[in-house]
Amino acid sequence: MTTAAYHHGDLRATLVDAAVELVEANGIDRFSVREAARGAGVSSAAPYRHFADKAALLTAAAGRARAIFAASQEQAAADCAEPGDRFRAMGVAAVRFAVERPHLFRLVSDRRWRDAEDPATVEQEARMRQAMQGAHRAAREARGGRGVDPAVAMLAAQAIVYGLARMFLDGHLGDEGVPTEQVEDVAEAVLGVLGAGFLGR
Amino acid sequence: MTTAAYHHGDLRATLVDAAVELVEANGIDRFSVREAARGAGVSSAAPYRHFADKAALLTAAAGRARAIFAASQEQAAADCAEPGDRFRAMGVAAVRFAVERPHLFRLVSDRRWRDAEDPATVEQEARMRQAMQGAHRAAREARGGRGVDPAVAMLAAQAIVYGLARMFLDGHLGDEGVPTEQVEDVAEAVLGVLGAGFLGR
DNA sequence: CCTCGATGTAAACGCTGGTTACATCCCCCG
DNA sequence: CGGGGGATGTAACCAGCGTTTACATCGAGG
Repeated sequence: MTTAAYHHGDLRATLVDAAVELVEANGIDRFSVREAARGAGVSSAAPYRHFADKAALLTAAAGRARAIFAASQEQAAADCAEPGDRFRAMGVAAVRFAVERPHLFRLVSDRRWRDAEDPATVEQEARMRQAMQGAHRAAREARGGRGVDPAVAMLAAQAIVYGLARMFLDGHLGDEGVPTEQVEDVAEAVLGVLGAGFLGR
Repeated sequence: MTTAAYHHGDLRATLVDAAVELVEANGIDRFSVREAARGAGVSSAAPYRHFADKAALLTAAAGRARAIFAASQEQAAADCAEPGDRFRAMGVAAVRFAVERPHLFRLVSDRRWRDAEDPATVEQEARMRQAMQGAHRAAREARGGRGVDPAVAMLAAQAIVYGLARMFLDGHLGDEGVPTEQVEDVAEAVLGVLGAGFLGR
């Protein structure tokens, strides 16, 4: 069970780091176990002592990536003094994360690389869900609450954030994409509409 | 230049059909030129008489898939008598398309396989954009119009539809996904919120 | 009818990548 | 200090794919 250091010094973690880096650099489809091994300074077969197969390694990498994403979300929430604006701030941060680290965002938001068995995974997901729900409720209350059904409003809010992020990623915003400087403005505007529409009336 | 029938009888079109089927069945990443050739009942090298490389074939397949998607959108609009409800109907139809034919939807919405040089492509895109804008404007007017900036509202509307579709695809809606019967209800509810929030006040 | 180009075939090349069998190394325990 | 055993290295296998080349075939048009 031990992740201890023998010859290499926690190769498992090193591999996961390398995998995250490689995915961020080249995208998931170009990711290969061999290159991760190379990145960790180790032979092509070594990873198979720590991961059953490529999918397992990618799953672990996705876990690490999700932790990074969650940290950026928490940072965004913490940076926002006004609880009523936290939800929007988190949404903007998510969109910015997607634009700045597109491959990583894809890895994070792909259920293919999710291990539902891992308790750490479910616990972290629960924490993020609670944070989002809390921020959403606060935003609602700050605006006098009571518009549509909260569950539906929550879903709609998630959809608009995720949709905006993916529209940037998938190049649906103009032929040449949107310049990075404008990303935040666009996100602010759209999520502003969200506030006006969803969080009360 | 002729796409006429020699030995086979318009192999080009047959290959495109096979490619669309294969992508729908197996996903883009598992798609191979060889298998498409097999599906068309032809040798592995034959496709290269009609397409420069794999990307060209996939691009053509994406074009065909987009035509299918556009047809389903137009159908949804046509089936909706009330112009003010057309936008929502198109959104629901898009989400349903994504859920029912996920791989095809991914192909459709991936800019990687878009040929900006092809005039048919740009023309079709223009037509779809106009249809969406028209439906959106109608919905606005039906609700007394004049809420937020129309451009931003339009973007938000697109984002929520696309986001909802991708949330289904990427498995963000419950551990086991949402049963197909409920997809339409969820979409209706969320897009209903959209109407309440975005299309006037 | 016969040629010529368009179309399709067979075979091969080079490559990538996952995976396994076996040898080797080095820490830790006795 | 000397094994034992787990961690890693080495080498190879195997499968599939994209693509190219040389050759066969078919059908239109002179």
